[in-house]
Amino acid sequence: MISSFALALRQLCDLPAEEEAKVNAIAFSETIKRGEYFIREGAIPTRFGFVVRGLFRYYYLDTKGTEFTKGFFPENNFLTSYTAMKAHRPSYFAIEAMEDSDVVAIDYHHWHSLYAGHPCWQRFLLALLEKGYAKKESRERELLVFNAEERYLLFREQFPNLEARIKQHMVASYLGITPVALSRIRKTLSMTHT
Amino acid sequence: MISSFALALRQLCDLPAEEEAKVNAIAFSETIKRGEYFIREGAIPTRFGFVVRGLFRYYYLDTKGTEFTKGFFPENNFLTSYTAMKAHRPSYFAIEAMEDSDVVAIDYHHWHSLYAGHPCWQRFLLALLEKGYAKKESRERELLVFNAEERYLLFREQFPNLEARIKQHMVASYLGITPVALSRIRKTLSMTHT
DNA sequence: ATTGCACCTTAACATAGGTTAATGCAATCG
DNA sequence: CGATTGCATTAACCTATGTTAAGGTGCAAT
Repeated sequence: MISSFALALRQLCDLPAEEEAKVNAIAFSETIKRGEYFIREGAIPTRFGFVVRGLFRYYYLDTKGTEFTKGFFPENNFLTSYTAMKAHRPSYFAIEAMEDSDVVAIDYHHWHSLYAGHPCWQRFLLALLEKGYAKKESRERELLVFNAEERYLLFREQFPNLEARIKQHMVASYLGITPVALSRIRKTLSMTHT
Repeated sequence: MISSFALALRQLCDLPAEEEAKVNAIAFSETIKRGEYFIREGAIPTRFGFVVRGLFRYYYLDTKGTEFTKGFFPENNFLTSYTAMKAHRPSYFAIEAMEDSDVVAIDYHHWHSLYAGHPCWQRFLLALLEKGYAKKESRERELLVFNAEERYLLFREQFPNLEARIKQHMVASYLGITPVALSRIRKTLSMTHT
């Protein structure tokens, strides 16, 4: 169970075997049931995680209580409310399990001493942030440039096979539309295409 | 002219005086006239910059040639198509001067040896990326959660006094609407509010 | 099999924002 | 000084998406 985590670490940047051993020593496994949270809205994050099995989403609520889904995180993704964790502030979004999931987690304090102990972890963090930044940049573009139907098609490209695992209203809230609108879009696509 | 740049560096992270001297030695000034580019769409970036005077925007075009403005960058902001520069790839967006502007620029190769020469530059880059990431995150939220009128009000909050310096169609393309729609929004605001 | 529930679809209507084109208005130029 | 140019506004109409509410549909519990 730790191994897919170790692989992901290596893919992001080279780590000395020694440091890899250290991170494995401080990492711990968690099981999170469908509907439960890795981080709740308003909580100060104490750890970050890595999805070994299952599926998560990040979401927040507006003032009227409407849900908005920032993103989906299936297997082999890191989970973190990074800005909040770094600043010791409450997370303004929640990280919710959409399926029964297994996570490898690392406590922030432990991470901190790891980070202070060897420069490779700074490189690691940089690589993670660069990836996250690129992801945000492309999502920003999607929301700015494309209409709902185009965003839906992009969603299906970017998360192949994921649609079957996600409730329709969560896909809709990721696209920034209502479930009704998504249903309509699906219909027009099935009529023109198939 | 270099000094506001040095200040901005220090605000991001602590730098040894030695390293600060080095960066000042490799930095060079550029003047960019209104309507000209710091980076063109499709060009491989060779440098990054810092706005000492003036105003820039990042924008891209969709397939129909419609402009979309990613963001505005007045004085005291860094300018870079970071992902493209790092990967030696063409930038998919352009950085255009909206006023006659002064920029302090640093060549990527010089930056690279600076970066390799002292760990403080990694911290610096990390701080810059973290800031950029937080900015992208909040823009993503704006586009997902708010309607055009709300986004317009947010724009005015986030860039106080900037509206007077920006053509209406550029504000509109930042908000993801047409100039006509922005004109309508302004009208309804002036009727209800004043 | 029957019921209940959660979810999706559909329909009817309302609204925000897009499109096109005409008008206004101020800065510049001859 | 009038003409030209470049924007911003306005109006009329159109389309995409929101809202509300009424069916479907399939699965789970009994």
